[in-house]
Amino acid sequence: MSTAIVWFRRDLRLTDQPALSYAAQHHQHLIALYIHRDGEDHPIGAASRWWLHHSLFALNESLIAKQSRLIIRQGQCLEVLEKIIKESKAEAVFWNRLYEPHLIARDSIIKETLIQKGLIVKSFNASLLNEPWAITKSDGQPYQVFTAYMNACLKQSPFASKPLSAPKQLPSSPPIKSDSLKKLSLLPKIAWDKNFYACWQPGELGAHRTLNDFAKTRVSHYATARDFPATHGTSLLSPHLAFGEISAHTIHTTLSKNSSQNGNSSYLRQLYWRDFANYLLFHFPDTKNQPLDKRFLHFAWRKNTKKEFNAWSKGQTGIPIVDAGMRELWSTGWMHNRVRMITASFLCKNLRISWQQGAQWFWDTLVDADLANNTMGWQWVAGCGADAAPYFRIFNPVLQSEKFDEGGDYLKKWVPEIAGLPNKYIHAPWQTPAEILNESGVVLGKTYPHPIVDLSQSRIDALAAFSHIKTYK
DNA sequence: TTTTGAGTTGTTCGA
DNA sequence: GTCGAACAACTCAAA
Repeated sequence: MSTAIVWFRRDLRLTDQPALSYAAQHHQHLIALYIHRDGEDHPIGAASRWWLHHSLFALNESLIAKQSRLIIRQGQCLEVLEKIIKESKAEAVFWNRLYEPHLIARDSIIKETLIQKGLIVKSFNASLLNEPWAITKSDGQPYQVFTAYMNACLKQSPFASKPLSAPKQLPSSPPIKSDSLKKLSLLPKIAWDKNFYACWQPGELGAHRTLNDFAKTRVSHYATARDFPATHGTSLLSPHLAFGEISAHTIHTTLSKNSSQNGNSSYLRQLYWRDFANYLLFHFPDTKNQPLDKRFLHFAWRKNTKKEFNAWSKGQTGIPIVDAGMRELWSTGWMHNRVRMITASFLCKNLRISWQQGAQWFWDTLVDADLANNTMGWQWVAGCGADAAPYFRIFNPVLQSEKFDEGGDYLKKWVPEIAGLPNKYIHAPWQTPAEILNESGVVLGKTYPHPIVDLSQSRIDALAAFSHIKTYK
């Protein structure tokens, strides 16, 4: 009676889970394993730990419903696998692939070691529409421009088959020990997560509910509604995707069924952006820490910026749209995409604080933190990324706020201390006439901060700093 | 092989 | 208020 281990990582689901389906088809016993490893390269952030706790709980419930269960262990991955193989006499290990360079390196060693010991080891693609090595230019080099990359993807026939259904039954689980979920200490000691519960339903069920709701009610308006942070216009699928509670393939298939809806192509384009982020990190592994455009190694990021960074991260910059976004992030573990660009641009360009510091903060506070997406997004904003954003493209937060939150609804929700200001002034309180400030109960410097930086002067300074690095090769 | 032009989630300025 | 131009740089596909 053969036993297989399915090593769950960022694929915490039963539907369209190729490693699990393969094991269920070919083996009589199944060990559904999750290995928690603190102190690993790029450990997940605090908000992601919250999500992980609940997602693992949900996964275990789903497994129990199919007469299986989740085995949780802690430690170095290869050691844990070898220990469990010994305990259970397992003959095979299956998993779905991850694409971060350091994880590819780790998994390759594990695969090689286990095969040498006579194990059957198989890995699968469960995450991307196209794996990074499948798409290259005619000269064999990787793409560095998104549109060209996506066009190349669209020329390939994307999927040979439909997404896999969840196995109807799962093979029984051998009697081996599991650590308790609680023992992983993933939940915060102080209750900064109290708002998270109302916002999110981690787990596969929540992922499918979110997708169905999006497909039914929101995707048709997605192309335009997605830009307005006060409206519920985005998919909200990002954390579910980050933990693999639903596959991109499933989302793609569900949305493509109603191809008449004009928001589809716009959303599917975002799925390709996600693929592209993984693609870039795979082909340019040092971009995790270093700018893709090496001229930016010489960029004059400002020094001694601790105070300003703190103001940014806590939503106390005095620029309402920036503060609203940073507070939404802190409160819910998520920030609207449009506002991510605005807050990031403000940090990199107006404050001239390095994108790496911003990326680190997002990494720690986002429930959807994903190394590839986070890296690409921040490099894009900083202007050093693959998409070669012109360096003079500097977001004006006031203009963006007026354009995308015209009624100030998003600002009033997250920055209530200025909610009394008329719409005309709410985007830039410092430009408000004194008597109107008075009437609105706003005292700059007391009830709401003065702007920590002059927007137009800092724009000029940023342009000068960018202009300086042009000469480097 | 070389050249041309599209693309690129923006802002400012001046007519 | 609205509109086009200017602000540069680089990748990549098509001619």
